[in-house]
Formats: sequence, C-alpha cells, structure tokens
Amino acid sequence: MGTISLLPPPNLTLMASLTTSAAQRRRAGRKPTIHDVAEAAGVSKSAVSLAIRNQRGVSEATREHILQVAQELGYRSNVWARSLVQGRTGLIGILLQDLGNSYHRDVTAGVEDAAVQNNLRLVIGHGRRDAKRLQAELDSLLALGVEGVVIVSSWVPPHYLEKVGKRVPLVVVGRLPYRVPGVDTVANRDEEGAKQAVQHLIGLGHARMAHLTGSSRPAAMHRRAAFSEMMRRMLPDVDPQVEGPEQLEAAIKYLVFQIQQEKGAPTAVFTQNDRVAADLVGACLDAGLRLPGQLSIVGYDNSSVCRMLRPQLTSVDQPRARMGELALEMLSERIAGRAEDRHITIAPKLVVRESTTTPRD
Amino acid sequence: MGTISLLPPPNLTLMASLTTSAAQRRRAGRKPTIHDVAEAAGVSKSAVSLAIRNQRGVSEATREHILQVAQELGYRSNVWARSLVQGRTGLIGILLQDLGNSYHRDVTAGVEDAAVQNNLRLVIGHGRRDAKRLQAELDSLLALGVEGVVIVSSWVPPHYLEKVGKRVPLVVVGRLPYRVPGVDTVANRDEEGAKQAVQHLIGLGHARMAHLTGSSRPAAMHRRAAFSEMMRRMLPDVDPQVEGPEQLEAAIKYLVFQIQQEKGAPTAVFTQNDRVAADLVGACLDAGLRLPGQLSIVGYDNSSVCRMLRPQLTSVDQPRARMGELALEMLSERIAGRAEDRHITIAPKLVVRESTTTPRD
DNA sequence: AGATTGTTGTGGAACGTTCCACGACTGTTT
DNA sequence: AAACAGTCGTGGAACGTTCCACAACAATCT
Repeated sequence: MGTISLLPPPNLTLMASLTTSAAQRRRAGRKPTIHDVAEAAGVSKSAVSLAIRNQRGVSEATREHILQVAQELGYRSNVWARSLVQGRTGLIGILLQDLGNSYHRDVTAGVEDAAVQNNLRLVIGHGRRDAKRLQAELDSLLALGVEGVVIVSSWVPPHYLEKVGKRVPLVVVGRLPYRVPGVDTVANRDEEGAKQAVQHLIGLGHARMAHLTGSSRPAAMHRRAAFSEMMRRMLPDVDPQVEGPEQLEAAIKYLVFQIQQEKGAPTAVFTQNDRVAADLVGACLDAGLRLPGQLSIVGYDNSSVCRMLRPQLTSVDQPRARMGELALEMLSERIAGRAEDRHITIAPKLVVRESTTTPRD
Repeated sequence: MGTISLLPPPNLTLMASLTTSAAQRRRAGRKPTIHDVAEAAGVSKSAVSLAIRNQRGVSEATREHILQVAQELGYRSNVWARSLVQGRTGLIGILLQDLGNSYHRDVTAGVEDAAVQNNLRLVIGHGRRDAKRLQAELDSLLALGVEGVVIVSSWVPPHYLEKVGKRVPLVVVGRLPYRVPGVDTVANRDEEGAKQAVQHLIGLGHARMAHLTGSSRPAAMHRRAAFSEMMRRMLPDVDPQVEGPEQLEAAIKYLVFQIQQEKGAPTAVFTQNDRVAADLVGACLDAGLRLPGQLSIVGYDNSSVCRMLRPQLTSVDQPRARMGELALEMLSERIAGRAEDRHITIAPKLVVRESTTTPRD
C-alpha cells in the first residue's frame, strides 16, 4: 500500500479545432463508426449509410469504394443505434423451459429456420422449469427489445401471459390451461395421440390398460382424459387404471408388483411422456420383468431416448420442427398486424418400435 | 416510520409550447419514454433517469413518485439507447453447439448463475453442431453487441477464434486442438478421467480392455491417448484395442461378435462418451449379451441417460455447472481488463453404477 | 431555350437514453 | 453577513445510426 498513484495529468490537448475529432475517437480505441468511414472515404455519412444498406442513392462506383474502405477499417454497423432510430429491432425471443431436452431443441430448430426466412434474429431465453425464472427471463427478453416471443412452456402463469401479450405478440407452443386473449397457440392434438396409442394397443389385443402420468399440466391432462374417454368407448367393460401425477414413483412400483402377481394386472401402459415411460421401463427391468412380453409400453414425444432404451420405445411423435415453424409464422403475422387470435393444432403420429407387442396369454 | 411525506405536487404545468408532443407520441402507439414519465410526473427527464437507476440526486419522495408514475405508464427503459450512450451493453453471449443435451444445459446453468452475480445478461446462441452455423451464430452475437462470449463447443475453427478473440473476450469450455492466443479455456482433465476409468476396471479384475470413440475432436483424442498410455503402463502385456472414430458402428458390431465368439475378446470397454456407450449397450442387448456380466462399460459425461439405461451406466462426471461458473468468471476478468491468457483444468470424477462388474471368468 | 425528370449526394433532425456542468435552495461555518 | 458545502434538480450535449427535405447536376422532353 506504499505506492501512491501518481495520477498522470490527463493532458487535455485542448481539442484545438474539432477537425481531428473522428481520428481521436478512433485512436481512443473505440470501434470505427459511420463517421470514420465517411471521412476516410471522403463522402458524407449519409452516403455511407446508403452504401452499407445497399440502398439506391449512391452510384455503383462510390458504393464499392465505400464498402472497401469500411472493410479496411473493420467497420461494423451498430445494431443498437440502428434500431433506436428505426424503432424496430428485428429480434424475436424464444423462451424455453428446459435446455437439454430434445423436444425443445427440435422446436427451436424449427423456429430458427423460419426466423431466417423471415429475416428475424432469434434470442433464446432459458427458464429452467420454474415459473419465477421463466417470468424473469421473459422480462429480460422484453428488455432486450424483442418484437415478439415464442414460448415453449406451459409454466408461465396465464395472467402474466395476458399482461405481456398486450405489449408484444406472444405465441405459445403447447397447451395452456385456458385460452388467453391476445395469445396465439400451436399445439399437437393430444387427444388424437392418446387415441392412436390406445387403438394401437387394442389392435394388438390388449384390454386391461393403464395410464401413467407425472404431471397435471394441460397437455398431460388432455392425454389422460382422452385415454379414459377412449377406454370408455372402446372397452366399456374394463376399468381403466389411471395413476399419478402425485406419487408417480409409488404408482410405478405398485404396477410392477401387480404384474408380478399376475392377477388381473394391466398388460399395457400408455404413459404421459417418454420420461415417465423410461422410468417405467427401468423399474420393470429392475424387477426382472420381460419387456415387452409382460408389459407393452407407449410413450409420448418420440424423444431421443426412445432409440436408446431396450426395448426401443413406441411413442407418439409430435412434428416438433413443424410446430416451431408454425409458431414463428404466426408470430410474424402478429407483428405484421394481425389482430384476431389463432389457435393451430396439428396431428401427432404414433411411431411403433419394440416396446409394444401382443399381450401375454 | 409513521410520517408519510405527502408529496407537494411539483405541478410545473408550464412547458405550454411543448405540451402536446409527448402526448402525441404516446397516442401514436409507441412505448412510453423517459420524457413521457417526466411530463406525467412533472419533473425533468434527468430526474427520471436518476430515479429509475437508483442514483443519488433526487430525494426519496420524488423518486418514489417518479417510480410510481413510471409503473402506471408501463414504462420500461430502452436498453439500446442506454447502451448507445454508455458504450457498453452488459450482454454476454454463450454459444452452444447443441441444445437438447444435458451437458450443455448444465454448463449453461453454471454460466447463468455466475452471470446474475456479475450483473450481466446472458444471450444464448445455438450452433447446431455445424462449424458454419456456429460462426454465423457467433457473428450474430457480436452484432448484438455482447461484451464477451463463452463458447461451449470445440467446433469453431481456431483461426476464427483467434480473429474474433481480438475483438471481444472469448472463453472456451472444453478442449481446443491447440492453445489459441488471446482465448481462455476451462476444461476437465480428460486424461485423469480416462485414468480413473481404467483403474476402476483394473481394480475389478479386467485386463483385456477396449476403447471406443466416435470423434476425433481434442477431448476425445485426449481420452483415447490417456487410455492407451494407462494400458501401456499398467498392463504392458495386453494389447489394448482402440476403435473408431470412423466406422464406429462397424466397430461396435465387431466387438459384439468377438464377445459372442469368446476368443480373447475384451471384457470391458471405456467409451469416449455416454452416447457411444448407449449405442454399445443397445447393440449388446440386441445381440442377447448379458450386461454387465459379459461386458463392463464405462461412459464419459455422466449425462442424464446414465440413469435411464439398464444397466445404469458407470460414467466419468465432469463438474459441469462449476465449469460454467469458472468460464463466466474468467470472462468477466477479461472484460475488466486482464491481458494474459488463462487455462483452467478441473478434475473429473468417476461415478460407479451398474454397468461395471468383475469380468466373466 | 426552358421545363421536367432522374440520379447522386448532402446536412440536419430525430431516436431514447446518460453524462455533465451548473443553478437554486438550505444549512453551517467563519 | 459572507463564504462555503450539500442536496436536489435542470437543460443541453453527446452516443451512432436512419430518415427526410433539398441541392446540384445531367439527361430528356416540349
């Protein structure tokens, strides 16, 4: 602590005339601006502006010259200044509830592709499966000035969605608890997916079936309800077993126990999603059950784990990339001014793999 | 605490000549600005600016009043205007090569947490496992004005890294082909992970071991080299089998075939990562092999699939969140001015599960 | 020749904020 | 009473860009 900082006098060189201003700026280590380019190229800043945006108003010769000078100086236009004056940013946000999840990855890929088409830049927000964080992240996106947001989560509270939806266009990928005015949605028809799963199982000869769910979010509830409805219609004599979402783990254990006892246990299970299915597969194998011999299992999402598990998982596929594309298209319509709400649903499709077979005799 | 200061309304309703301008702006559908708030609160824009930034220069009473008016108007400060004048954005980017991957998710979570601490906002870029796209995405982040970038990928070409690194601080999470001047790195010690894996297997009694790799990226190459080195040191008489990265699928098939033939086949495999391990597990099970009885398998990454597979996968864990935190800390040091390069390595740790056991006799 | 129409280019005024120098007022010290 | 220091607040000048009205000049039409 002995040394005292001898402050080097800031040497105010008086800025004698203002001629050197641009040069000084550059010397100060700042990034080159449009003024620097203009000065170096011997034209006005307006000319540079036109040139770099490829607008008419400058001759081809000067444009080339300007571009070359800009290149030499390493000039890059300042997006902030531009969007400040233009009043638009060309940014759109996508709010994910969970990175590290192939469903979200594929939806995002679809949104990305469509964004490129629409000349929009994508900013990803990461909510981490937590309503508070999702809200904070959404705020963050808004503060960045996105012109619209695609939300891939059903965890953002609807009243918050409604509030935000008034300030900026919002499209939700997935089911909401109820329709929120001003907010568009794109979702797969969970009922149809559940129906296909049940029909597939019935087609294989199954009758005693169970549904296993780990969530009471809207999508899960629709699958569950559709399962019950289908069973009532197709197999009115059978009492379908529906378990969860609380105590899912215990439900899985009990199911395995039932099968080991052989007394009227389900021969097939339709699960709410692949994660639950994977847990079930694990529990069955740990208990020494033969799969799919002793139990047929259908998942939902057709995620990347389906092909990793043994037996490979039969699962309902949602056209994820397409849903992402649709979401972005709806969003850009909104940004362009559409006022009425739209709700698109899209058909899912069962992908049959190894985890389903005819019931044990 | 009892006394409440009834704010004497500042009521400077003069400004006669300029009265309608702000109101007009608001009517035009634009978002409210600092001027609107100032007008509505009867103070100057400077006062509003101070109030919302919680700076001293306004009394507590007026600050509260201003904040309330701002709240009512739904005012949100415009980040670009701010960063335009301040010359900094408070944004940092993170470039991921693959959403939908638990490794990346966890690293990102670490970066996020540290970013909050450092009062920086995170922007996620998504490269999709493709050098071209990664570059485009990195450009995109730079255009947004990030002050630094954390890159979670080894796919960005080093020469490009070097070029970009001159304009903005860069930290790479993971191994690079070689040290790039100006670019910091944080990585796990792959050699140590490989060593732990081999030691674990030797401890179980294995001697004939193989390594299976699906990549020639630096991290993979280090694991592979360390595997060979360990084998040479610990079991000089055994010829270790190293397969891949090309024709990985064929190598897996051949390995399974060897084991079925029983003649001097490996009894354990250390794989480059969990994905390869999962493929191997699947192939073994499909061929009817008993796992881990006929083959012990060790993965790398301790990703979420480890617990989904049966047998559950023994795998080398990298402290992913911690690596993310470190990356962000290094980045903010750089932004603050550190000039010399730093390279941090961190110890991985083997997590033993079900996929490893004593060799078949 | 004069009027009309393009083309190429210019300087100043936004955009919404922060920063800075300074003013008005209220106490406190000489 | 004068001088000083603090607090609270103000208006104007940036920041880097685009937009707009208009100027200079050339080419074309009456």
